[in-house]
Amino acid sequence: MGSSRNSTDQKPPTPPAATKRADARRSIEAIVQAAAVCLGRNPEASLSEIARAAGVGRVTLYGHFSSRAEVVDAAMSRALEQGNEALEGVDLTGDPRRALARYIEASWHLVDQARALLVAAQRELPPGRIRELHAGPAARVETLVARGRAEGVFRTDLPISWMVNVLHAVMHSAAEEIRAGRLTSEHAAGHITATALAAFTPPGKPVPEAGQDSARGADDGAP
Amino acid sequence: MGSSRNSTDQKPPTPPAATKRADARRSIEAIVQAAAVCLGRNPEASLSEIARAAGVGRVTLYGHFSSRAEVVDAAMSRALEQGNEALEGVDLTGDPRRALARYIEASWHLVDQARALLVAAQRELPPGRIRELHAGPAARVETLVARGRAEGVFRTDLPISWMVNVLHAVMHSAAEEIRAGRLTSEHAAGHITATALAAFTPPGKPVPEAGQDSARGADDGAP
DNA sequence: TATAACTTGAACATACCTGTACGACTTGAC
DNA sequence: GTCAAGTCGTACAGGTATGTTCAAGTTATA
Repeated sequence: MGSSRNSTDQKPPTPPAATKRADARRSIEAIVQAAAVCLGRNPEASLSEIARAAGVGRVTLYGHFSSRAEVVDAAMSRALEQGNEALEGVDLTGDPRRALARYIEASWHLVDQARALLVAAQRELPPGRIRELHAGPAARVETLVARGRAEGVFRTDLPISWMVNVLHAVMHSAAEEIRAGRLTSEHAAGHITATALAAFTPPGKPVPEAGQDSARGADDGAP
Repeated sequence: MGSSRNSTDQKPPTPPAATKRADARRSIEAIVQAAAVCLGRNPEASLSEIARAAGVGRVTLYGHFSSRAEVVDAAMSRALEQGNEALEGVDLTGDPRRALARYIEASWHLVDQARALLVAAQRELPPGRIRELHAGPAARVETLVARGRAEGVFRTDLPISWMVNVLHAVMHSAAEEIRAGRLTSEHAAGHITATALAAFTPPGKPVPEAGQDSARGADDGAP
């Protein structure tokens, strides 16, 4: 708990015990982490399974979370939060195509895990809550796509929401291919980038060649 | 039953009663159809739910299908069969880009429903059975993509399996957008086609303009 | 160290889904 | 019209998941 609504820290639904014991905090952490892993693998993992994976008793879990929905919410919030944190370090300025490549490189496997969790969330959480959690990460990509359109390097004949969705779909597709053994992790980012850049290219303009990434870049290595 | 292995019609797993009564056949038909709808909406729909949607009693369902897996198999087989049937009428000759557009136009919503069913099937059916059912439809697209590559209009720097998967992912994405209310059915095929054609364009070559479909085609309308 | 917070396994109540069995009723086919 | 085939509702058994309660044991913190 307290992972999402920690703005005022004034109305905890649990008894007035403001600060939990170190022991309890450790258990909660283990539970949330185990939930992310288990639900990522199987959206309908039971609470017993999650508790066992966390190394705590089932009763302990119920001592901290009053329902399954609360566990799912905590796991989802945490995953999104961590993902957002990691993504904030990515430089999205400069050529939108390069920026998109960097974004994909940094996020494709995060997006996959978040998506697996999302399947569980969609069955347990109210739709409003899901949109609320998803709003942050989505906004950054939307902004990037919009900038690419304004600069004329991304197509404008399709809605932004569609393009963002295509990007996510392609990322998800890569994760599926990996699970099926038809793709290796090293090639994933390259394939996703090549596909997305082509899909985003305005009609009539040439598809960009597979860039050598930042092999001889100016802002990456030492002088 | 008998919806999939109707080649020799010689070894029905059910008792020697070769022909069922009209009444029974009607029930079976209703159940399979209801199963396709319910499982398409929710992969873990219960048999009670399916029976209710079919307008029959739960016991009747068990009279025709001995297990849940059998119901899923029948629904999946039927959907694939119908889809394959519809797809066989599509002309995949000529310019691969035009052929792909025709294929998308005819199949995008079928692919979505089949995919929703597939989620249910993956939890209930042995993997071999799934590949067996999926082999037919997948082959046609693969062939088309391969031909496009050989003719130089589709890219060859990505694996065929990847490209086919991207196409399916984009189709699925469209279905999701429609469910979310961000896209209307009329625009779906156009968006999918525009996205896929761009994604398949070889690097360095220009992305095809959004063709006016077969507005002034040579092989479609009357002279 | 003393106390309250925390953890634990076992047990309980509830609910749902699966699959099966029974007796009574309706309907199709001959 | 007859009779088997099909259907129906109810009820049972076995399984699993969700929450809750309880009486004990353990551990952090003051």
